[in-house]
Amino acid sequence: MLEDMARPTTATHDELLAAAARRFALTGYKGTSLQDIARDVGCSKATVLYHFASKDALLCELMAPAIAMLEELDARIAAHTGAEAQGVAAEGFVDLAVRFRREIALLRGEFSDLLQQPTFTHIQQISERLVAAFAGFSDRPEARVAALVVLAGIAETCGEFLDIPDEQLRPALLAVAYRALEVTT
Amino acid sequence: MLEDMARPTTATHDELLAAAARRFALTGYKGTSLQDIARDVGCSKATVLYHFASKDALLCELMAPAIAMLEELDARIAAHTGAEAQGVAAEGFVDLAVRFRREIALLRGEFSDLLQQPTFTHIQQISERLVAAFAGFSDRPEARVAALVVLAGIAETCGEFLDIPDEQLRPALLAVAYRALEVTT
DNA sequence: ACCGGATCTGACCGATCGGTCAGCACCTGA
DNA sequence: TCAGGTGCTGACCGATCGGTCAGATCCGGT
Repeated sequence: MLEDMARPTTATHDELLAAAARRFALTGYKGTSLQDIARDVGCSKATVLYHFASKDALLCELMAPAIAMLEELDARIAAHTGAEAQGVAAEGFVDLAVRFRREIALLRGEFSDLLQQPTFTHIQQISERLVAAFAGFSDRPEARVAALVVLAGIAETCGEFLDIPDEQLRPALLAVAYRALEVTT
Repeated sequence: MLEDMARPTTATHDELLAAAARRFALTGYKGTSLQDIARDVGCSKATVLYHFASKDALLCELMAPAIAMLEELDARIAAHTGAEAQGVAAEGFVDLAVRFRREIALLRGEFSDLLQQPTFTHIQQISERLVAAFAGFSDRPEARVAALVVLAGIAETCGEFLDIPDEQLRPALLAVAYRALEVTT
């Protein structure tokens, strides 16, 4: 409780965060310059680096809520086994994908690159456990392929439907996930 | 027949093409410099630009075969209707994804950016028709969501299984595609 | 012996990248 | 009135980007 509430976080800070989220989602992390973000907000590039220690730090602060939810999902999956864990993973990931559409969209393709960063290394392990849960903890290549298709497909898709309301996107994603993951023996 | 056969295309040219494919797939288009490609082959950056007019031209030559197959698939889909077209699209796209795993993987996230390029604009229309065929030409958002999840999921996944042989990956992808696209009414 | 084309290179270009820094304007409490 | 912190900026830095260019090297034909 010593950091989220009661922090002033000037308006500019939040504006920069929002502008960065928009830009990163549109043109990717590497494809967005600090100049772009500054121009959107109407301040100088130096101001961006006054509010955030570095471009990486800006990304980290942007992803923090999504990562927190991902870690919580990971813990919840670990508390279940078998098909139960599969259901928890599917529902939880769809929730996460819908809620953090923009944040996930900005990982487009740069996912593996950005994970190299020491701050994000443990995310890789979490996503591996997610794939395993989606695959129903099966080693069969068909199950792992299906798991990755659904996982990547949902992550990639939710960013494309920024206009559809959550309560409509969520059941549509869940339906296709359950259909695709239905394991054939 | 005046271009593909009987062209010497020096060994360096092909090496550069192969190295670029590898690099682009690993670190993306924007994330790969001409220096990187030159270093892999063991020549100078100037040599890369001797064999290819520009970095864009290198990408175009790299994608040409995949684009040709995509255009042929588009024509084949147009020759069918309804569920028949859906099957043709699924089988055709899986074939394309498996065959051109590396080329598709390099589009990771930069897909929308690279499509801005005038050379690739018509690809956008083709992919829209592909989504429509996958959705069984339905306007229902559930169908369109499912279509995009499968399309994006396959495209994203095939690049992750560079080690699995085609004859094993193909049926696995097809199975999950048919399962996911099974339209409920 | 000479030439012309193909292949390749180092040096260089302007632009842009992420990041630093000294200092300016403003507000507030003493 | 003034000291000090906050928010912000223009000027600048080294590195790297894609791309250009003059020239070195090699090689087959005449």
